[in-house]
Amino acid sequence: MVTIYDIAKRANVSSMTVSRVINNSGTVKEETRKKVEQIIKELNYIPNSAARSLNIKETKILSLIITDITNPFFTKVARGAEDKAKQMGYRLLLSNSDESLEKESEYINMILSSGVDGVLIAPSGDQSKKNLRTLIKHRIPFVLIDREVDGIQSDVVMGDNFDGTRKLIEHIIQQGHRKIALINGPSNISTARAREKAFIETLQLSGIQPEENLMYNISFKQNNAEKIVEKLVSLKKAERPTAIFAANNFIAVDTVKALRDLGKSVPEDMAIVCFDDPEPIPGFNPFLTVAAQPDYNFGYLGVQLLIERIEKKGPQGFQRIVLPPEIHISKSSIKG
Amino acid sequence: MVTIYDIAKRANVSSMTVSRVINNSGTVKEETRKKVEQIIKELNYIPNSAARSLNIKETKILSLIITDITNPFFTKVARGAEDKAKQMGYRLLLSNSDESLEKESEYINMILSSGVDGVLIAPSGDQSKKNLRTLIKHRIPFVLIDREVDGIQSDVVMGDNFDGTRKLIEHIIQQGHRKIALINGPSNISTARAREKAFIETLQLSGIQPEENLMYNISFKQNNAEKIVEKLVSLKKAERPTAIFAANNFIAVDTVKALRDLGKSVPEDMAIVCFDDPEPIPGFNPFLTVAAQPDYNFGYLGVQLLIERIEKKGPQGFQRIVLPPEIHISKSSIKG
DNA sequence: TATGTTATTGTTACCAGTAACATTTTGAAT
DNA sequence: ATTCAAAATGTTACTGGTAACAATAACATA
Repeated sequence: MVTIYDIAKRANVSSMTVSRVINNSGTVKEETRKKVEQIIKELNYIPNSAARSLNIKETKILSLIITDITNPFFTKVARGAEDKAKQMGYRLLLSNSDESLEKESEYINMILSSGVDGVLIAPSGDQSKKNLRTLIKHRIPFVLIDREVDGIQSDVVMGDNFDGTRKLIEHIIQQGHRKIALINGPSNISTARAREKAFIETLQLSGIQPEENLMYNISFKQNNAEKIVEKLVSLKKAERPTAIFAANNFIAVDTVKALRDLGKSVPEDMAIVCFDDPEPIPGFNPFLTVAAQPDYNFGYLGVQLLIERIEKKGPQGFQRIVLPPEIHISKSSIKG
Repeated sequence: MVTIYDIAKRANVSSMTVSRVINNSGTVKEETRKKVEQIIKELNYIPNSAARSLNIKETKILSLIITDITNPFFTKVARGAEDKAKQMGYRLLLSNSDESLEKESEYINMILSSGVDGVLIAPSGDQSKKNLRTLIKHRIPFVLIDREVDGIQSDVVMGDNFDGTRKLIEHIIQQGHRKIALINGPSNISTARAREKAFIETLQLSGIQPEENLMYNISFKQNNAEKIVEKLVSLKKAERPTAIFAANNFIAVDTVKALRDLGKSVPEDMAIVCFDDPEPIPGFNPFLTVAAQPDYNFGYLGVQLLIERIEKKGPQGFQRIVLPPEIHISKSSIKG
């Protein structure tokens, strides 16, 4: 391996001069700089980042912890994060927590020992407080995306869950629905709580009494909303919902699949609206009425805040960026 | 920052003993091990990976270079890669080349200086040879996924492009189509070449003469197949194709969008089949007839080969894993 | 008790850079 | 020619670990 010393020897200078050339620091005579650069090229010298990191205590690596890179929502978050990171000269380590605190904890441990400069994380839930505390203890800057955590002060980039939900529910009500079910994520996740709150309040504002037996919590993951859908469908006509608000894209997809398996069609037998678009490519074969979030910007702005914090630029206090969703109305909620 | 020396001092041992405890190497008396472990916990000691890497010359970090994490195909490749990497104690750095040689080169440079142990790459095309040569020169192991590169010897995990194409085209012919167009990716990408070859040969086997003016090359990226679709649609009835084979998911989506914009419906006016599913969630709202590849396994097996090579386990020679696609027949190619 | 072997622990040098300070060179001003 | 500040370069010590070898301890055997 070619080192700074090999370069130094050939150029008849000290290693420090080479270091100065590489880092564009200190003062170096134009002539020596040329010579050193020339030799660096000749020998195909590549600086050793481990040695550099050991000295200056920075790796230019960020960690991105999301629940699943397979979810189109997080896919775009990741893309936004990566684009910004690259632009700023950072690299991104990818982690999938699968909504699991245990996996998240494992990644946090890996993060501690791999010495990243900062962490962009969509926490698995309020229990993540423990993991975030660990980051704080080890002085690793982090930015939350999509989800807040009770009792944790930090920068956040998130969506306006209340607004998106309100608009979706208003739309559904406008379509004539009165019995509306909610299949929500776990209530230890801030987005689920906000969506539930908005769901209830919007119904009430329209004079509809929210009903306990039409509100359920399951995982945000791709899994089975089946049982709940079955339960809803098997209710007596008078109690049966005519519309379902699925709290995220995966739940919505599961719900639609389950309804079809039960021989029900969407939106004729049941209207569906949801948060987050399950489609990776907007405008192709649209089906679901969704509150589409500016996912790319979650990642992009998240990394921006993170780097500002790492490099101690930007404001001292924590920033909280709330981005509004866009409502895309489509077949799943419009009859005919 | 707590170091190995802080631990050593408190435990009244040398730093080497601490190092042995941490790495489970050499011999350490049970009693001392206990004591050291205890103190490590007390002081929240985290090994410094930069220092370690500097010594042993490994980072346990792999680089994944794909063209776009937003493409559901690569999304699943990434997920498979990450899962296997985690399982083997490695981390994954994410890079999006956007099918661009320049971006790819930038990433290759970042890779060289960030000292990853290996690279899993879907090359942007045959010109990537230059970048791969750079990796070889610097002795960085790599594995190709999805695409081969002329003149580069390496491990590869790829799909059976010939077989998938043949089945798609046979299906289309069986549906009664005789005039079939191909909107392909760039011919400097191995998958595009293989798909074209299979396209032509399958037609010929069915006694259909492939026509130059029904075969086009564009980018595999999300962009505009519009112009080509317009051209195809505006052909005289006798020369107009009744079906289009789109060489990947993004091209297919663009094609469908363009057709709809032109007031044509799929499959009534034009049947469509393509390689790679554009849907992130199989079975939801299926529309396109596709040759779906085992994308997750591209990543999973790719990382496996890569780690085998890095750790010098497994066979000496290069491995070439070819995975068969699955044909999913759906609305876009079936009338009625 | 002496001796050889194995288990356990320590010492030293080094990995490839950089910070901080020291020294030398340079060129203009006196 | 002398002086001095600024520019250019060098020296040394250190970053936090690990490899290789050295030294000591422990124990059974002769």
